[in-house]
Amino acid sequence: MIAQVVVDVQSSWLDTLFDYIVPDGLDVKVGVRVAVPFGNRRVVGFVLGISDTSSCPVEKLKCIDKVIDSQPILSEKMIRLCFFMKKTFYLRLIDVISLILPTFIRSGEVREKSINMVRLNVDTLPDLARAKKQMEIMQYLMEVGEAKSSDISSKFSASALKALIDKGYVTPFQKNEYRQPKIDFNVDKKNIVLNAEQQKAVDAITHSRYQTFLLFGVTGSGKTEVYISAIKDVISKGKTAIMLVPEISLTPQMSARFRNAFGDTVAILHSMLSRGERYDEWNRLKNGEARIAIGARSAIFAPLDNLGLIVIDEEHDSSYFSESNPRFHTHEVARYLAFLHDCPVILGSATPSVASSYAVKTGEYRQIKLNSRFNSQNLPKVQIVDMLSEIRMGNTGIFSSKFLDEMRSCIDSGKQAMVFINRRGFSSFVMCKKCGFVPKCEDCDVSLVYHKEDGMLKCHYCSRRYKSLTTCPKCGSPSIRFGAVGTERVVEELKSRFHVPIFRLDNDTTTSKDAYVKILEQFNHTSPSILVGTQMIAKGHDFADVTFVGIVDADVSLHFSDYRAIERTFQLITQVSGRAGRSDSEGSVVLQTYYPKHFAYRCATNYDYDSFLKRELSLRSMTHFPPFVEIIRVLITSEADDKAQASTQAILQDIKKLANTYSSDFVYLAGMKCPKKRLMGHYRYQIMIRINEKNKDVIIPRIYEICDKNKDNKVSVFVELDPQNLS
DNA sequence: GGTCCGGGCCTA
DNA sequence: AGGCCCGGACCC
Repeated sequence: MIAQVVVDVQSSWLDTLFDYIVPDGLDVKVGVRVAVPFGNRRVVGFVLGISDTSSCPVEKLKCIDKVIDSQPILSEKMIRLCFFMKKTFYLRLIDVISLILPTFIRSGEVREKSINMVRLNVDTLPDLARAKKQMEIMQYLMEVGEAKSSDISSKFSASALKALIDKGYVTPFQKNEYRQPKIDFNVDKKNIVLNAEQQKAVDAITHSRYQTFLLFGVTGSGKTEVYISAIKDVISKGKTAIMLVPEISLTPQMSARFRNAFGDTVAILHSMLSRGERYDEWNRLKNGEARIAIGARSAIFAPLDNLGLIVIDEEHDSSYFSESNPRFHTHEVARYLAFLHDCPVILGSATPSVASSYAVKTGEYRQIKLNSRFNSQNLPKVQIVDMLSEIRMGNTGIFSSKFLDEMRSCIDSGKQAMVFINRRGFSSFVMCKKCGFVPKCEDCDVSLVYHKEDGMLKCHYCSRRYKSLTTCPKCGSPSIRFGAVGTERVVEELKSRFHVPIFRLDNDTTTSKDAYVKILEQFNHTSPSILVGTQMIAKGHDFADVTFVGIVDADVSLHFSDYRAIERTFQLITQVSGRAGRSDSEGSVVLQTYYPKHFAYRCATNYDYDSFLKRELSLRSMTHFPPFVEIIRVLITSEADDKAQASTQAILQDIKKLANTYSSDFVYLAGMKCPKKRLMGHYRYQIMIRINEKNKDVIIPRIYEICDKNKDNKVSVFVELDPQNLS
């Protein structure tokens, strides 16, 4: 018998199945780990297939040394998913497997936390009349069956227990204890009552087989109740479910809500869990104790059999696109998994991605709309301020007078304000006023961001830090100009004007384990107060006392060199504005921009998704951008500039030939330096391709072949479908 | 990625 | 002849 094995050799470019002979007596199943000789080493491998024959010459075949798992750790469906991801996203099998299996499975670092238990070893109690304590212990064990040794010791007596064990009446044994993540949050346990709309949604979903639903409902329309009811139905049918949320939304509130609804059936997979906790939650899913997995992107790989539903909440969120290392699209993975299990997928959002809404139009997805707002609050009124006219009126500060007025009346009435600026640090760059010198990162070719708080210039790409400048290193001039404002600067300017507590929420203030939740809680308990933050403040938290939301520079995301810039801006502005709508008193939003007439702002401020979609789709269709074409980016990086260039040229030439054969399908093809020419010491080149949807299933595999053919061990080649970040 | 192998070149 | 460094091939 021959086993087909993927060897676990880190970042190896050999991405093939190796055949090994299964010696008699070894119980090798598909999906188990094995130890195999590889070259002159011994490595771990994953058995992905078993067959009778091998295409490899017999004399080369070696034997499997040892079987590591008695039961498969990769199910048949997971293995199919591995091949799907390899094929679809141009990934190596070993990278996909590393993604699916948590690190602790591969490294074997974390063990179960075992506890010492005892139980009776006899059916009838012996008469130990003179040992009263010992009798008590045995009677207790008779009642409860088994107990922790430590409990017995503290309740009765440690020495009596030891005596019983010595006499053989009581047996000690070990049991695994799961570390369940603690959730310190109380939510009222109320039964969910669905309105007609929600009930209709749940019915459609629970009666469906493989199908993707786009659940479109504004904030407060009760999407979560739909998720919970649909999951309840799935669980009652004996199946399992996965629910994905953006990492940032997985707050204690959210977890508590699901724990309340489902108790121990829920496993929560969160990046903030300790290794041990994550290991235990994973195992509870694997052995069937937990049947619902909730977590961020990677929870899609939860080890669940018999899936009945996959939910992707806030489906438009960019965190569902993995941008580095193994790049993949969570939606595609979810849909393939759902296909394998013949179950539905729910994509939920108040501002669906253009791609998903378009898929509804083409009939690929089915849309369900939730129109009514639960507690029918008024949506906050949004005022757009033209910052150019502010300058014309002599206000060169970062806040308009409207902004300050609204903030003042909010603070004076004892309420809370949120201020959104999607840029961290103090200023996006610093520049010498005299000679124009702008300090850049030595590794990354990007200007450094000034962080006043710790007096540093930081590279936001590689996190390298430089000492802040007092004089220009080029001309010695002491006068320095600041670039676009970031969170630090906004906090500083607000402090001089409003004497209330101000909290800052961005990457720099949330580095520690639970700083994020802590800051939000502090803010929640302080009125009046101000919360300044990046897009971190945009998601899902309901603060009843927030009556004012200020958007300092709405245009930040509009300037990203990405065709989704407008879409992202629309989504962000809609989300951020919504934060002012949770209070009983009327909320107000001030949006500062240099493009007051931009349709993204007009549609966002009128909560008019349909108009936005219409405008954006016609724009994309005219300019040949997704969803009307497929963008493919080949990224070529190397520490050696000449090698990177040579590979880029070789690949480009081959793709040009391909483009000749499929000339009507290629809309765009060009090779160039990346906007960030060097990152972390690697020179970067890219080939940008846009092709029609029609023949993409033929062309994309050909592009993968071309990249394979031109591989060089000093050069890394990545292919990204619909790249999110073109840096 | 690790390891082995062989070629090129230096040194005595 | 022996040693040592480097680049390339190979890994069931």
